[in-house]
Amino acid sequence: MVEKVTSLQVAERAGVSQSAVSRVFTPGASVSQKTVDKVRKAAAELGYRPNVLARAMVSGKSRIIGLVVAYLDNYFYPEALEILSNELQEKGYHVLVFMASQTAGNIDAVVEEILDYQVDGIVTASVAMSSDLSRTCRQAGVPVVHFNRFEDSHGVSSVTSDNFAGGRELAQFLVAGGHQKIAYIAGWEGASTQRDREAGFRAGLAEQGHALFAHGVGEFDVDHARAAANAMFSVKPDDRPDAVFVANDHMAFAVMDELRFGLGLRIPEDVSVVGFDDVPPSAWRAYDLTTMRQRANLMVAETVDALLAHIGNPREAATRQVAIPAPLIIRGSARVPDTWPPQEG
Amino acid sequence: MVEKVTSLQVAERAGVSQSAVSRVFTPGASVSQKTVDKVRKAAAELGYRPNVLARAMVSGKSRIIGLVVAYLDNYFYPEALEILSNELQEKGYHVLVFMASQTAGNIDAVVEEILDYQVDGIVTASVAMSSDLSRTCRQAGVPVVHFNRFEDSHGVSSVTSDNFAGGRELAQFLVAGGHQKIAYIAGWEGASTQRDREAGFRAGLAEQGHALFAHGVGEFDVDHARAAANAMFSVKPDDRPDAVFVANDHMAFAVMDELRFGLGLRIPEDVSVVGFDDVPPSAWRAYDLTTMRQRANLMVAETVDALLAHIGNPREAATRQVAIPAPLIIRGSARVPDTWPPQEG
DNA sequence: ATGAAAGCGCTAACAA
DNA sequence: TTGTTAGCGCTTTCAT
Repeated sequence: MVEKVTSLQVAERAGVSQSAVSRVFTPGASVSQKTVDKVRKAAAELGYRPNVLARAMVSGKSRIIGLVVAYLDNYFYPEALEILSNELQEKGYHVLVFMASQTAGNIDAVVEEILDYQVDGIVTASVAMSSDLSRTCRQAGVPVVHFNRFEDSHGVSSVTSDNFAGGRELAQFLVAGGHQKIAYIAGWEGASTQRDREAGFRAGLAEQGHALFAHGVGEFDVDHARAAANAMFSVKPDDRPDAVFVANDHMAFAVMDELRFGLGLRIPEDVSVVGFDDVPPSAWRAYDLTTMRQRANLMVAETVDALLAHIGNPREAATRQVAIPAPLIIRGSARVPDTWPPQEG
Repeated sequence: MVEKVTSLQVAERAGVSQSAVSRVFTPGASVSQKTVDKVRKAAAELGYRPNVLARAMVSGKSRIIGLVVAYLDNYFYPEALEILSNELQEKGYHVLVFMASQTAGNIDAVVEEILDYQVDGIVTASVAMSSDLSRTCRQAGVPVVHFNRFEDSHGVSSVTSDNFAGGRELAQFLVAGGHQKIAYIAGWEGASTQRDREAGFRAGLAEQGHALFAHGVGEFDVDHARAAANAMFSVKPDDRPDAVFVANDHMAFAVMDELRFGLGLRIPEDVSVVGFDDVPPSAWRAYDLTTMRQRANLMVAETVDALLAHIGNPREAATRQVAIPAPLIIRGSARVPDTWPPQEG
């Protein structure tokens, strides 16, 4: 196994000082073209590449972003991860992944581990951390941005869709579609996405003079969602909802399967189903799910932007709470109103 | 922003030497209980945690594993990533993610970047690297294991399912099911998974006195797969296959949708469909896909095992090529033989 | 523009 | 068991 090539060896071979080598590999440094040539040549011959860790030690910037993630089974997250990683790679950063097994205390432990790696920033996807921890991060000068979770508190930024507006629009859409018995299957109450979507949905119904006809809880979990759907629809026809908003697409698929194959209902003839996220399977024709699109690319762009703004000026940049509009994607799983969007007047 | 707490500060507060502090945080080191107590107390009061990067510099072990990934849209990979990350976390390692945009030359560039981070090992998921590069890795003493890709060459390990045996069993299953016109929709030829599955499938058919009735190419891409299915089945009924093996589930969903909704065929009455991977949506009732299960947990376990074996003894451990048996998961998308598995004699 | 020198925070001999 | 002493490979003053 070949010894590691250091800048010193390159320096010797190029007949310059070690710091000259460093300068050649430091973007804005002051070096003559002649030195650059000599060093680049020697480096190429030796197969030299700067040691990122050593650089990180002395410069204090690791160019590593820690990502805390809990559920990769909701296909919104792999999509976001791919975009995030690509986007950061373009800016010279890389993503160090930390899986947070749902446990609450666990998350804090995970974040501490992240800090040990001297990351330049942290992105948490769908997980909350204690306010203690976020203070620790702030004190360490490590910016944190919550992705897909709104957290009002402690100097952390957050990027979400406008979940309230999304829930509201879905309510309008279902009411405009002539539905009379509109139900909701909730996610996990600990998540701001769940709370905002439900609040928006209820508000939208109220505005139209409607109220929730039935309510179930799916906890963002497929099995819970299926059970909730079964309980909600295993009743005599008159008591059965004619439309249901499921808090995310991931659960909506399970609900649709249960309605069709478990209970023999037709979608949308017997019941309309709408979801939230617009993950790839929502467009698969077997589901063809009407849903609110979370624009992962925009959300990630805002996340990266917020992160880099803080990394640039540790103290300067204010934390921000971004809510990105989610467009309604109309497909075939819900009855479509005669006129949509609603006409003025 | 609070200054970073170093081991030296802890040492001063605890009234011991800096190396004593280091020892307290080094698992197998020789320290008295008294010292441990003093140091732990001081560390807690100061909020000290060892700097992983500094440790990496001097010890030469970063406890970072580089992961190169290309397609997160095939849901086999998020699943594998989650398991991999969890498993490594348990052993004190973490995953640094590198997205490889399909480009060939790109992969090599990505791997060089990885090396810059002084990773202790590299896992490539569904991507191949040049033999030059793998030599570089070997010389750098960084073990590489290909996940879900078999690469005979240059001292890298690989972990896959037994794709040949899997393809073969699928052929037996379809023939036993009484199918007469059996087709195949291929993945990307550059992938060993594609080649082995097809070879096994053809071998299995041949053993039963059958030959491939039709062949299309999906390139592991949803749009290609859909087009291939359309071309293959848009013919007069007699020329239409009565069964098709699609090289992975990801494509199989698109094929099923095209057959059902594009061409009005019934599955499995008009045509049986089988896939490979057993990703979560395969179990969704709308697809209910008969498929070979890639046991992600076992594959990951072998991957981690191979990796750590090499990290333990840089030169000692031989590279290994592991092929894990894939069980057939029988669901409803293909006609089931009267007797299965085939009886002796 | 360049080199010398001083560390970044830590581990690992080596003595004691 | 403990402290002392060297570095790990690099960036960054500070002179020149």
